[in-house]
Amino acid sequence: MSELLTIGEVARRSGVATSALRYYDERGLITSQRAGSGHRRYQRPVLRRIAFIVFAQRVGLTLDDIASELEKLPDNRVPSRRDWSRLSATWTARIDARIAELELLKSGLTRCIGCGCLSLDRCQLTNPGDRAAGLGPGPAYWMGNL
Amino acid sequence: MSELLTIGEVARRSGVATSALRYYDERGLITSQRAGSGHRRYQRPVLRRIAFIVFAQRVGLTLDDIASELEKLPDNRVPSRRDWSRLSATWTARIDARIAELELLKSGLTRCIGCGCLSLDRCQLTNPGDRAAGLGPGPAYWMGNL
DNA sequence: TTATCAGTTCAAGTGAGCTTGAAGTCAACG
DNA sequence: CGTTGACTTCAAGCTCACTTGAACTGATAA
Repeated sequence: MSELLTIGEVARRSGVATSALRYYDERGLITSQRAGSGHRRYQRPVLRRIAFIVFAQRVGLTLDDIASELEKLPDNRVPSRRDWSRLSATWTARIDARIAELELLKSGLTRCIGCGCLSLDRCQLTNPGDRAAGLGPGPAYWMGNL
Repeated sequence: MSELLTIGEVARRSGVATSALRYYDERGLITSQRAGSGHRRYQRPVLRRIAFIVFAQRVGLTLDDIASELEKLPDNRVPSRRDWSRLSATWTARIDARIAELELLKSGLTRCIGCGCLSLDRCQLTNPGDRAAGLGPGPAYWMGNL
């Protein structure tokens, strides 16, 4: 068994489809070498990288966000346990922030919608979140604009 | 000032674009009457409904999910405070579930990625979530398939 | 030798949740 | 009377994160 993994092996081990892996490759989220045949060959640490990508997506980040996170890893060597630990540390903070937002949402749900006491345009619940930050498509920011 | 709101008024009060409101209307998430001119006219309680839609989206639900939630409201009369309370109650449970998932993710991040002790294919962190449930596109379920 | 399999590229398609543009209607203002 | 502004419909476009399909290569197995 070789040191390098084929895309199929990586797909089986990570549960991520080969098409998605090629897409990540193309977007620069993961890197590969090429075998003589032109086939991609991956180093084993790519698995940890993919794990990180999947986790981060479940937390709600876009691939662009994830890419800039991954850039914090050293690129001159295989990331060490320490490198990952550092990254993960800032991550627990992000997750906590998202949890806090959900808590706020929960209380807002109760106060503003559930109880009936407030009309929408008087609601003062602030929006500390991603949705308002990324002002793109989608129902825009909430509250505080009237 | 009339009892009924124009789409522009609703947009200003809710912070949701008129195009989005028409889209919600088309999808049946909100209902409107028509003025003689053919213009949409909304009853004031639509604001609360829109509030609910935006909240639910921030919690992470699709418009389809939200539509079926909204169907639980009585359609023969304007929803009362009690009706909204009932809906909100099941919602705090949903939010708590999502929070629990994030907590799990956090611990998984630390255990599986941060600490370096595990290789991906041996990780036993289960996936109790939406991502695995909706087996559609996207990085599929994680763990437990090897 | 032929078939199968795992891989390759590139272009196009998908679904969610809208936005944008074109062309038109209607009421009010000056 | 013209024009502004708010609205209408319908069709097409957009972003994200992929997936799918077509056409191809190269290595191995029968």
